[in-house]
Amino acid sequence: MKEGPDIARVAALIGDPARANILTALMSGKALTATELAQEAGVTLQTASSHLARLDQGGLLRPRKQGRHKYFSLASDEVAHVLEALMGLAAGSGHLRTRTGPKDLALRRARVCYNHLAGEMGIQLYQSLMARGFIAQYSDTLELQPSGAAFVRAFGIDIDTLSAARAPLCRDCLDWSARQSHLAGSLGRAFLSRFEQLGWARRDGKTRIIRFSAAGDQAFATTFDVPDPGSELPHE
Amino acid sequence: MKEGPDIARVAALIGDPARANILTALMSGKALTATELAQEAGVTLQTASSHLARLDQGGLLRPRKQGRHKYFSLASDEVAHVLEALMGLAAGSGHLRTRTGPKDLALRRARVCYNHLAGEMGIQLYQSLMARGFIAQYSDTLELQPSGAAFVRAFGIDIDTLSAARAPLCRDCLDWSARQSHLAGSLGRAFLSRFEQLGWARRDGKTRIIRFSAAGDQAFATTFDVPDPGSELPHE
DNA sequence: TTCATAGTTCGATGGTGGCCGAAGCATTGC
DNA sequence: GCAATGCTTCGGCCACCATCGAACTATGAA
Repeated sequence: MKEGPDIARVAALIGDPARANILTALMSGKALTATELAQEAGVTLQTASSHLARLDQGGLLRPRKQGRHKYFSLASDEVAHVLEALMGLAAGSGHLRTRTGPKDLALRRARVCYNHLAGEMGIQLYQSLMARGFIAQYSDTLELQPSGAAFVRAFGIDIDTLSAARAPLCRDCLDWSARQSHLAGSLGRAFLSRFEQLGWARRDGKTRIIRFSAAGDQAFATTFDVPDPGSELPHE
Repeated sequence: MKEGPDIARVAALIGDPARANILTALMSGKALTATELAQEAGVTLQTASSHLARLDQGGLLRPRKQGRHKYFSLASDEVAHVLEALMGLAAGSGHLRTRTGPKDLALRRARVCYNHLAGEMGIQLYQSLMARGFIAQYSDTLELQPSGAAFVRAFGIDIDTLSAARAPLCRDCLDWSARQSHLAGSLGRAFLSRFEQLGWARRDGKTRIIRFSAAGDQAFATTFDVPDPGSELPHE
């Protein structure tokens, strides 16, 4: 009679227009805030908050609190797979609404975010450290590996002083232009000040733009090279 | 805001418990009458009739009138695929409706999924064909290779009749219990009926369980051997 | 500190839809 | 013709839930 998992529960979650809009918007793979998702769904923030709580409880979303923002993304590839299959059934082509972030190109490239480097270059820094195994993610926290500590020391950052501080050494911070993770925490701050110290970059006085010199840009590119992730097998 | 594939409409159709029960019952591949489905869903005939009309209008069912009976079956493999995917999600979020029992074990071992073989044995069939190069995945579609066609013919399946049909020959279907692909499509159906024809297996009348005889199980194991499971990367 | 913004919670309202009893067709059998 | 069976439609009842205004909390900025 009643065999297998409760598909009605999950389907009912997706079955509301507002929630379906939210999930569809998240199919882009980018993390979006509650306010943005409310706009996407065409409902007020209160209503969206309720929907987001339900979707979260249903295991379809993965929320990340960041300051006073709360970013949501799909919980897994499996969720995206179900949504795509449903779109196929609905016999239409998924039309994705893309929302552009900051207009300023320089802001997208490199800017300061709570005293650490954000933007494309921040993401590159993060991904470079991650791809080389210098930092690793355990469940919910980011940890600096021994090899990473050596690298950081060699780069001229006094890691021991940082470790003594109360604030977490590593944190990942969601970028608001590209919506990908970059390095935050005291280590992130240390990297930025080291860049300034080395003369690679300087902060713009009035805006949040970080301007790299030509030499600094070059040095950054070689130091934080991101190895080609071509060997990774695309799942599905 | 209402543009694009209306996944909410489809999901809402599946999202009702009674309708979900109806669809789940039809996953067996057998066509069932309105009265039988009403029993299956645990509602009165009037209510079921309303549900069936909505499911039909939503394109999820294919009704066939026969005398004073009305038989329903799933509209397509795609519907079955969506349902299986939803089961995977629901099972993953740890919301199983049934406690694991002996019947559940048999279901995980071998069951029917819209007329093709699912469960561990279905996965084995799929992986065996895949590992030996009989079928291959191109971008989004599954294709039967020439060597595979020869194998299928030797196994006693009339491949040419199948190819003539408009429905896709091969399709992969995500298993909700093991979360791996198994073979669907008309070829998947042909394999299952061939198994029955050979006396290897027979379907349970009331459930979705497929019962293999001892000899059939043996023959299946040797015919669809999966070469060298050792070198495969431990996936998660 | 005070103000502004992001998000949550609460309460009230209204609409949608699931449900079933009863009546209405339709097909088969006598 | 009449009766029986399978299914559909109609009408009303009722529960659920999506929605939003307003109040509240939390974090960041001046």
